[in-house]
Amino acid sequence: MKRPRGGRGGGGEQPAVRKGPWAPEEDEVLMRHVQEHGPREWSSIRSKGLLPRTGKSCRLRWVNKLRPDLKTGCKFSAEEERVVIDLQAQFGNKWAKIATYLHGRTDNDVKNFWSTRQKRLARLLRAPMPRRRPGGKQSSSGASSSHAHELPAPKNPCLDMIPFQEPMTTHHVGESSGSSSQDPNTTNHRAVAHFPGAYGLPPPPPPPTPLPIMHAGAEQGSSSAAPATALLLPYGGDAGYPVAGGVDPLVFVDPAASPEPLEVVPPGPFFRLDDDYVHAGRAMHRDVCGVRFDDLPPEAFDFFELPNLPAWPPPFPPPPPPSQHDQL
DNA sequence: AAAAGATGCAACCGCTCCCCG
DNA sequence: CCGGGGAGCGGTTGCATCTTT
Repeated sequence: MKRPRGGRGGGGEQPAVRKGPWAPEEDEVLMRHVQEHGPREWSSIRSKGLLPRTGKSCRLRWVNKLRPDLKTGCKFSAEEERVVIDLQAQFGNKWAKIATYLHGRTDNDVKNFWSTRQKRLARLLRAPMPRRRPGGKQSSSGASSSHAHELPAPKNPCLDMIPFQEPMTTHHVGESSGSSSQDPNTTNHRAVAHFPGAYGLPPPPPPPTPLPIMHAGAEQGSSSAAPATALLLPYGGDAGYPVAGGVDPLVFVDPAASPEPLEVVPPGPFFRLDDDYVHAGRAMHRDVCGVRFDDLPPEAFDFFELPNLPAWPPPFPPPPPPSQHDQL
């Protein structure tokens, strides 16, 4: 796989401590230690001379790579993405806390996912018209601010009608999609208003005070971002639509043309990664108008992010207790 | 086919928290 | 109550791989 890195590993002033990529033999030693002592006493690994690694490094390796219940090599599913987005809005950058809600994901995974998403967002906010080349992945040049205005006319009306047409608003299913003055209470709590269903919980009480409407750009502090429109309708929950497996598919509506849903993407299994679904979904949305969560312009998600709500306790239940694996 | 740019991810660092003596 | 050590967390870095031109 990856070669050992020269720049950072190899140690320096403390040659006794090894840094950088882990060798399979080191993993074996670490695994053995965990089997015997459990996932603790990390510092004793070095003090006993088992490995020339710091306790922190050992713990990190175990948590991020060696834990038996990890989903390794799998991208975040659409539902996992939503969980992260919802919980980030609620908890902030408490990655470890968020990760406890996602089985098989580590705080590092969540952190990396979010960081990637933020970078994408930052790029897209500088580039007013995200474009997707037919048959290709999201064009990296499409995100280039220096070329954004030179891009050709949209070829896919479904995708290109979504952003940057009107001032940003969000709508719920069950709300009037033609109304431009929506209730911020419900608008800003789309995520939590729907998500708890995945846990079988009643929706949280409404927040005590009206909340401001979220605008793209606020997150990045970018005042130069072009006005954007993306009406994301959670397709389920409030309106009584079926929400299979705790997932409400996304529906995109052209606010100017029709309140009718343009496309409904079937949800994936909750917390179950299915590469076939992922790839099929990707292939689909390039040829048709289907849109998968992963491929949405990130600013679309940001409409749903919550402002600080000090007086409103988190509606999420505490995560399930650590599994046997975690205790070992 | 090659170069350039974008993306994903593993791992380190510094700080904070918590427990124990 | 206080200090020290270990553990945990969030931020950041840098390389490998992938995608686009």
